[in-house]
Amino acid sequence: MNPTELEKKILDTAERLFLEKGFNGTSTTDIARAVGCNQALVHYYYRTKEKLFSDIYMQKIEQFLNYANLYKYDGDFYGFVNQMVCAYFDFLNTHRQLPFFIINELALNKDRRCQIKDIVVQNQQKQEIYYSVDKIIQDEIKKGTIKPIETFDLLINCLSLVAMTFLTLPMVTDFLQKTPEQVDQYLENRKKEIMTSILCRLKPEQTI
Amino acid sequence: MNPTELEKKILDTAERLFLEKGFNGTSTTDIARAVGCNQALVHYYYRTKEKLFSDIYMQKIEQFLNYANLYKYDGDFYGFVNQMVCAYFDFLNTHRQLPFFIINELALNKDRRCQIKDIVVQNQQKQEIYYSVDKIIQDEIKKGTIKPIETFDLLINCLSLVAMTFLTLPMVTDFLQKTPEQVDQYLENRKKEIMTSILCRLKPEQTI
DNA sequence: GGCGTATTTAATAAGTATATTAAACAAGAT
DNA sequence: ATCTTGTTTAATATACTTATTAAATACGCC
Repeated sequence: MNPTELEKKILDTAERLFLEKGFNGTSTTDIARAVGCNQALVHYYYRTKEKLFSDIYMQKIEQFLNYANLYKYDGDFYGFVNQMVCAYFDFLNTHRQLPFFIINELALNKDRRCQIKDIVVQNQQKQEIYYSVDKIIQDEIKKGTIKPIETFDLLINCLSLVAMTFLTLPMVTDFLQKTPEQVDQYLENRKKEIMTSILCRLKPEQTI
Repeated sequence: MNPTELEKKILDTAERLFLEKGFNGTSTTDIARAVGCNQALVHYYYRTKEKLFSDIYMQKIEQFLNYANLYKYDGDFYGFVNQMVCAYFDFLNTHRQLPFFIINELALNKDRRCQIKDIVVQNQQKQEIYYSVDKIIQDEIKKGTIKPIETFDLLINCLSLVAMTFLTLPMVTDFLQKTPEQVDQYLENRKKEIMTSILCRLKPEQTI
């Protein structure tokens, strides 16, 4: 095997196993076995399991956050929301284990919460995005094009509906014994329903 | 200590630790230490860690499912939905770790999914509840009192919004450094917002 | 070919986890 | 007082975990 090729393979395999089984559920021996190399090699390249996991976790958090990029706002608020939510849904659809992976570790590990806090809260760029979205929303509310809502609530609503779709997907798949095609169909339906729900929440009532 | 009192104390302590740290994150030694007894005693009463966990997990699943009891339907559909969702929210508010506990284990452990499947899917009583709710909803849709929606989608929407509130609560608390009072306030707000969202999804548009 | 460096492995230390066993202990019955 | 039964502990077997170390291997370079 090409030198340093194993280093990459260890990282990829670790990522796959950690996503599947979490930190506690995956041993460096498991990783080595899956790679087909000696267990010491995992430590040679990454020194500790914690460091290996941490590298992967941070990268996944970044990936998760960075996807929340601001799309161009051309004045069509409903198109804007639709675009953002669909993009996020499609992104998570290609990374189905991501919501669980992130929540799992944050819920189980208080240290990790502290570690992540600064990245999330004190991220200048994210704050700016939040404030621009906030401004857009509050403007639309003033204009009367959408019903009053807190920006934070809207974001949490969207996150809840989208993320929970993928958090519960293993149950939906296994319990209802869906084929891969049926799963895709189910996800398409959910995406539509989520958009409907969010838009209903925003659309002002027609005055008679 | 009163004989057999320890048996109960082990169960309670195990429940607390499993809820906090999950199956993998809790050892029988941890449990014994927290109880203040010998580690062998845990095995004396429950034989294996798996059996101990399984007993607790099943009981929690039951608790989670059983709370979905049918409230009397007196024809006021919005009151009906409001009552159901609020009851569930309040229930989870007194069992904040429950959603994570359940999802965590179902996501990590395929065996557990199989184990649970029959309880959830082939539960006669739950099926009857599902069908009565389905009937009520489809009737209301025909009457035009609510917008068309799949029963399954409505349930998943409610579950997503309510459960995700508690799945993300540790992050909200830690990241935004909320005091217990502020957390309660936040939860009250979320409950209102969730009700608003769901009712908006259901209310038919006013025709001009 | 031989040297130096990076990669990989075997061996192992040190610790922890689950589970069992046998012995100690407690308390009521005879 | 001893026997019985249930409870609790100490000791331990077995296996597995993380991490380190020293030796083996591979590879480029002189």
